[in-house]
Amino acid sequence: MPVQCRNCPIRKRPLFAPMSESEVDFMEGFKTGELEVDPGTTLMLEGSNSPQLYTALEGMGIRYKSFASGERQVIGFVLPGDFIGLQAGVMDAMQHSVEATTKMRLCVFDRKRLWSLFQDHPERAYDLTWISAVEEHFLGESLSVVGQMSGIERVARAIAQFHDRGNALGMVEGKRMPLPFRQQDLADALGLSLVHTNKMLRRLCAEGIAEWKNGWLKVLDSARLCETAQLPADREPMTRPLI
Amino acid sequence: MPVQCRNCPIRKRPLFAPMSESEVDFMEGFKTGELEVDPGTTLMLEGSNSPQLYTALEGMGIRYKSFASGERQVIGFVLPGDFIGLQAGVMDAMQHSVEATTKMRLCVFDRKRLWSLFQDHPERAYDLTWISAVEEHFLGESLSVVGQMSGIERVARAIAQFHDRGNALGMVEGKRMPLPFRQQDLADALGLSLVHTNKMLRRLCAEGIAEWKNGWLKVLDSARLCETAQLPADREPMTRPLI
DNA sequence: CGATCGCTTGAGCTATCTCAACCGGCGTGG
DNA sequence: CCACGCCGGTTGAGATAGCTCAAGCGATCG
Repeated sequence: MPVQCRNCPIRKRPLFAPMSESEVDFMEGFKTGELEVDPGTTLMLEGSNSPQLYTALEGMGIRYKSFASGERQVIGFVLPGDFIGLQAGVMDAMQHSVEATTKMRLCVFDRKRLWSLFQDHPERAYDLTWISAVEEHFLGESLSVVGQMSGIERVARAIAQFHDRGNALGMVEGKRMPLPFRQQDLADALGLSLVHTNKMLRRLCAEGIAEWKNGWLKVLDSARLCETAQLPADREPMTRPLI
Repeated sequence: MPVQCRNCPIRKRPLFAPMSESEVDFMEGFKTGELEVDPGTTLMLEGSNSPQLYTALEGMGIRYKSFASGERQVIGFVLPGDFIGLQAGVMDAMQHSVEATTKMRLCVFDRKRLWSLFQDHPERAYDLTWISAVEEHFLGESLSVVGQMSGIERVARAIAQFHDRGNALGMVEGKRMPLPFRQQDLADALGLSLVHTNKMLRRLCAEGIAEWKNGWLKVLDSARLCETAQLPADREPMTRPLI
């Protein structure tokens, strides 16, 4: 049941968990439709604006920024439940691109309704701010990882986080979860070269900590993974608001 | 004069610029007081909550995350006009610490009033979300810099950005602006060692691009600085909403 | 069957790190 | 008023994590 903050109707529950009934109901009111896209589709383009905002219902994707040099920085991975396009909604333009890695099913909102949401549903507006603050938090985490940790630590951390999110989403069965990205995507997220990322992955595999192949991730030794990732084994899952 | 988005009352003007009259007036309504702190004061502590939120009026500070290993990642620099504590206000706890580098004057808000703001001032609530989205944008930028750029590029980029913000705040006089941080702070922000950061700074100085000493930054060759920082020389300043 | 894609592995190179020493300025205490 | 310690900055030297280049492999697809 929801926890209430004294003055703020913050309802908390596990982050990235599948949506509840009431959540779905609410969304139905704002959604303008559903969309299914093929792998490789660009959902949002850096620098452009989008008349639509999305919530991922199924499938996975990537958020990234492109450089003039042709490099790219992956700034996050999109999993079911994630909101896409808040920046487009509230700022002039997206600051990063979003691309579908797998086939995705999306809940579509109309950007124009965002303002009415702020006017008529302050709790939901609050939630949006919450989402944005959470994004900010995760970006801060990523920055810290990329700025301070060694290659093996970065890779282990990423694996551990994927596993956490997979767990929260009920995607893990028998220690296995789908992870349909390329090593290049992970490398671009961690600020490492593809070659080095590969070597670190092989190392985790050789040490019996985790395997990732054919789009499936299997965590074999959670304790040593946490250790390598510099994460406490008893960390509690993040929470996110209903939206 | 304010630009209006069709459905959203977004008012735009240079980011980081000093506050306008109306802005100050509005803030007066919500502020519960002012605070002046000495250098070294911790304004927000990672993991804790704060009953107060701030807007920096004068002085500068640092946002950072600490590691178990004793390392830290500086995730941003606080300059006048910056909002401090949105995460504390909207999430359970701050995700990073904030420390005053110089003496600072702060505008103090009561966290409890945040919710009434969402209820009664949807435009301001919108602005808060805007601020959060902008933070997110800058963090994404930082992540890209730390993840993809070389040492000299990172340092040049940081200098260029300080200079941009200084310009917007009217702090630059005769190409000089105050920059009261230590090289260690910059190093921790860029994910470089102190020694290497120093060497890159010396290089920029030796090449007549920029000097930074005794707390003052002087940009001598803006064009070459932009080039080194991989920034377009004609970039336009960010905008931020009134709050 | 050839081409492409993602993954894997080896070898050599270098940007960056660590260690260590030194310097000047400043505040403090004798 | 001097001596000392501390802090921030500077510089050199050697070590290494991670990069680039390059080649090869299996799977998939047309």
